[in-house]
This record gives sequence, structure tokens and C-alpha cells, in this order.
Amino acid sequence: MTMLKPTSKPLYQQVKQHLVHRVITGEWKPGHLLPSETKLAEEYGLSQGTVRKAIEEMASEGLVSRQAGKGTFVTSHEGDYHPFRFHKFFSDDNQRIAKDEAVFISSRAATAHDRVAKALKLQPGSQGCETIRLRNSNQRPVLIETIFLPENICPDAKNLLQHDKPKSIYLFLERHYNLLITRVVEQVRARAATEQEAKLLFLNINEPVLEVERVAFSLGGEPIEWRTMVGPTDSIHYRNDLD
Amino acid sequence: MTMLKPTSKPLYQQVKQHLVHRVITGEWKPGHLLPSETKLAEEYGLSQGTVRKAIEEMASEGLVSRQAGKGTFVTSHEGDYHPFRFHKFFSDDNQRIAKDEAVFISSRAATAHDRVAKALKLQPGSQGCETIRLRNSNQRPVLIETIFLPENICPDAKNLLQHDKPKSIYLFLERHYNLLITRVVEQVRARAATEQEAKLLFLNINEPVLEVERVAFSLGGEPIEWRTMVGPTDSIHYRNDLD
DNA sequence: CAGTGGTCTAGACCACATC
DNA sequence: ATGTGGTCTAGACCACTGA
Repeated sequence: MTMLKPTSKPLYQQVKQHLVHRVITGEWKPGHLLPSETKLAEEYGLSQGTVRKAIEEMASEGLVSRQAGKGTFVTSHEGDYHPFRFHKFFSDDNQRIAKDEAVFISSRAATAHDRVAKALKLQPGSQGCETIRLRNSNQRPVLIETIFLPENICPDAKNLLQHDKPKSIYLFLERHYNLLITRVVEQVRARAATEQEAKLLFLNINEPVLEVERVAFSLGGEPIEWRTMVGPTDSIHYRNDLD
Repeated sequence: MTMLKPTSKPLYQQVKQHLVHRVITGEWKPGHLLPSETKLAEEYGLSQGTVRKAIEEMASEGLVSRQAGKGTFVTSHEGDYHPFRFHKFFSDDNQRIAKDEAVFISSRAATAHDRVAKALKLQPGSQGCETIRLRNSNQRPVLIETIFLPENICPDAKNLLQHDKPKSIYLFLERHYNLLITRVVEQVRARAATEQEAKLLFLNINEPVLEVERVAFSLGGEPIEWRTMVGPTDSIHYRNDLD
């Protein structure tokens, strides 16, 4: 029987905390079955109702999912606190367009044009690093990402990016600049594909594409990154879940 | 003692639905104190635990807030539950495209086509009410809304809508059917305008438009409404704020 | 069939608010 | 002192799952 610290916190909270710990440390991996309420109640020396309340909170937070008759399973929590949580593009068969490695097209020094400078509150003509990547879905290029990072905030980004080629820019910003992105604002539009876009995405020119323009802010509320994501939406879409 | 319908739904769900109704209809107004669990349990002829579970769900959804020793209060849902909180369209000068009255084009009985039936989990061929509205920005039509409401959930919607012409469908659903919309899922795509759309929006045919397809769910998690919102994005955009 | 989670009951004790 | 919600227990019955 597992012992709990004799704090004043409610027992079900302590149980929840302990169960979360066991999930995080990998004792129960994503997709795996947890012991039944009865077993856990016995293990912790508590009633089933108390353990139930702990598990129900975890379920409501999406850490586990419950199925009557089968049991409680650890959710594959690729979903919530990972660096792709801002990525809203999904294929029409419900796969997130971010798992596969992005293809790096180029990474070069660039001047912030008006649209970028305004969004990131930079002096007009400020220097930075512009990176272009391509994302695939079902072996087909579906998304062009154009990413601008200001030189004054992210010095030497060009070389670091060319060396790292990270899957996630936000993981890269954490590692190299200690910048944690906590908020993004996106503007979504429909427009015709440019010649360059049509070429990269194997489209006809003037075909409709979705353009997402994003500004990412750090923990302190400072605008850090500007990017656009452009692609056709016949086999993928932008999904938004609101409550 | 209040009677509940002898359906197969769990009692606490029925109690919750009924309590929500009493809040919406103004029996208990924002800021007011609800009867105690004991009183309500007595009133409904159920155990305190069952009523408790109903109230706890309402609290977790922010409809009421609880204070030990004092009681349960209706949340002043001025800020959070307002009916336009799901409306993500803004003009490029940052005005929300929803304040002005929508122009009603038509409201007619219709059969749910495949896309609708699948999204709302209806039998193929189910009946319902299809409403088309137009929204303006700066004296120009910019958004076509096509709204489908199932007949079995929203009986007589056609006549009620033609009579009311409500600014907000969700306010309408609350008033007439006691349905509180708490969650929507949207899929956003870019595509070419159809002939009819081009005519209504003063566009050339095949011009790129943004299409937002939405499914709205009630408090109980049941899909209620299907709609699309279609428009050009040269003077407006779809904005998403993520943290 | 036995085991699981889902629902519902009926009690108990506690800390906190109010009067 | 009384009433509130917060926690905890111990049982009951159900529907669903899988062997």
C-alpha cells in the first residue's frame, strides 16, 4: 500500500497528484491501461469514491480517458503542452500537419518589410532572419512557412537554424534564447496563390490558398516571431476548437 | 416537488439541464443565490449527491460559482457567455463583424445533405430549417451565413426565425429551446466563390473566399447547429487568439 | 461469466459564513 | 447555533466489455 504524506490537502488531490506523477514519469505510458479504481483504492487504502474523484479530474483535464467496461487509459498527450499546440492545420483524415520533419528551403538575412515591422514593433528596415520551410501531408507539399526572427532578439539565428534545422521553432527559441512562447495571434485569409507559391506547391497560379499570418509573443508579452503559413485546403484544413 | 421526464438520461444530467433552464429564463439572475443542495434535493426528490453532481458540472463550466459556508451563486455572465464570443471575423480596422443587424435572405424547410447529417449525427435525409443571412462591414456585404437547425431539436424554427429575425442564433436557441451553446468546432478553408456567392457578395466568380464550417454543441455535448460562413478577405479577416 | 466504469443513495465529519 | 458547501465512506444497481 502506497503511503501519502499527512498534509492537510484533500486526499483525492493527493491521489491525483501522485497518479499524475506516475503518468509523467512513464510508469504508465500513453495508451496504456491504468489499474482499476478498485485496485487503486486498495493500493492507497482509500475508498473507491475518493480515487474516482481523482481520476475524474484527470479525465476532465484530458490526461486520461475512461471507457466503461474497459478501463482508464493514459491519453497520448501529444496534445496539450507540446510545442505544436499552436499548430492548427490538420489533414482531412485528422492528422496534425506538423509531425513529419519540415523541409528547409532557405534561411537568409533579410530586412523587415512594412507588414513585419509593424507586427513586431520594429524600426522600419530592421534586420532579421527569414526562413522558408515546406510541410508535407501524404507525401505532398501542402504548406509553405515563412518565418521572420528579428536580429536584435535572436542574434545569429541564421547560422543556428541552418545547423539545427529544428522541427519546432519554439523549441529552438527556448533552447537558444530562453524565450518561451505563450501566446500567438493569427489572422486567416483566403487569397490567390502567387507564382512562387504555385511552383512550390504544385498548384496553378491564382488557385485559392489559405494564408495564416501569425505573431508570436513571449512570456513577457513581447512580440518575437512573425510568420505566414500558406497552402491549399482541398486535403487539409485549419481547425479551431472554441469553448 | 418538481417532476423530471422519465427519459433514460442520467438524473443528474436532467437536473443540470433543468437548473440551467431556470438560470437562463431568469428565475435566478446573475449574482443571485441558488437554493442549497439540500433544498434542491428535496425539491427534485433526489439525494443530495445527485444534485451536487449537477451543480458541480455547472460550476466547472463557469455558469455558477460556489462558496463554502455561503452558497451557490449565478455567475454574472456578462463577460464570458455573451453570444458573439465565437464570432471570429473582424474588419481590418478591428471591428467585430457581428454587431450590425444581419440581413435575412431566406429561411426554409430543407433536407440535411450528407455533410450536414454527418456533422450533426443525423439520419440521412433528416428534415430541418436552413437559413441564409448576410452580414455587412462598411456598408458592403462581406459574409454569407448558411445555418441549418434540425427539426427534431428545433421544431418550428422556420416560423420562429422569420418572426424573430434575431441578431444572435444562440440567443434564439436559448430563448426558444433552452439550449445553451458552449462549444463550437470550426474548419477553415480557402476556395473559389460559387456563382450564387459571387452575386450576393459582388465578386467575380472563382474569386478566392474563406469558408468557415462550424458545428455548435450544447451544454450537454450534443451537436445542435451546422453553419458555414463564406466571404472574401480583402477587407476582413478571421482572427484567432491562442494561449 | 467476471470485471469495468457510470450512476445513485444515505450517511458521516469538517471548515467556513452568518447571525 | 445553524446552515452552507467540501470531503469521504460504503454500499447498491446498471450497461458495457471481453474471454
